[in-house]
Amino acid sequence: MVAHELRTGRTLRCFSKELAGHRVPPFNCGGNSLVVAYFASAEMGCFLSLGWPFPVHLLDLYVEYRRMRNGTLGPGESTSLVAALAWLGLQRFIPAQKDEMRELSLRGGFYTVEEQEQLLDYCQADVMALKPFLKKLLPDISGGPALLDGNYIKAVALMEHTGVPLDTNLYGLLKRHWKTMKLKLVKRVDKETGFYDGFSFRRERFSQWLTQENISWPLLPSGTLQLDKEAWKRMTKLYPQLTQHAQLRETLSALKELKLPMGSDGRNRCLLSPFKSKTGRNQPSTTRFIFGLPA
DNA sequence: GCATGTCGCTGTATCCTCAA
DNA sequence: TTGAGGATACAGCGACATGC
Repeated sequence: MVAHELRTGRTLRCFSKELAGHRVPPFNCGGNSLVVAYFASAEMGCFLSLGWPFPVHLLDLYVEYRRMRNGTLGPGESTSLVAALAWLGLQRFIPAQKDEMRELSLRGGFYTVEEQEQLLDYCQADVMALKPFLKKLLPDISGGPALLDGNYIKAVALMEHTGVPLDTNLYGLLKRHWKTMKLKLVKRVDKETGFYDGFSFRRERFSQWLTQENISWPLLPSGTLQLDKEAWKRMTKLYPQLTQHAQLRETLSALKELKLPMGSDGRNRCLLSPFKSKTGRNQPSTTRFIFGLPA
């Protein structure tokens, strides 16, 4: 962790072992100070892991930048610190070795003294970049709402830290038998038609069956069968005997692979991505968050 | 009227099927 | 085995429904 105190100019650098020795943050987080960070839910998650109390006042520059760019973000445009610095014309503060250092931090495990220093330098570059960032954004930041946003980020960090408890036995059972269940379903529906080879829908077999049944199926401009949801919806109205097959396709599509991240305590945790949507909502991944899965 | 949840549409990335 | 074409997965978002 690296922290920089604007008032005194003091910079604090601590690696994980040293941090574990502190019962409270080694810098002022009381009512007469303001803690500034970018995507602060990560920092607040660190506070929670260390058993530290949250700072009284928190300003998340990510939230303020996100607010500033709302409606002007291009398709696929990132809101990372690097992208934000670039957009604000602060390119000279972007750390040069970012990707390499990110890989090193994600590697985990044992770090040599030299690697520890490199990682702290990397963190420090990010922290120091927040100084001009804050200066640039300050005229557009309204104190009251920004501090409320900071409070919300603390709540998000708490939710991310707590996670959602899962029935681990049931989840394990489902995960183990997921493919078998799907295969049984295919076999039951496809018993008499034989369109499937395992999970694969064979268009040729389906085409032969259509000829046999004298059914005229919609074609794409290329001449191949149109097999999207819309075509199936239309055709099952005309040929109700295909309803079960249409439902099977939908069910197989909904029963995608289970890949919920789960901690050793049986809890599902993932980034809740606060303020990611245009309307300010959270937008967690639909595949990694339990409540994002299909009902 | 507001907050929240659900559904469906759109664009992009990725996967799957099939023919060469 | 590989590349092309098509389908599906996923994210993002707004419209609409529902409950308070």
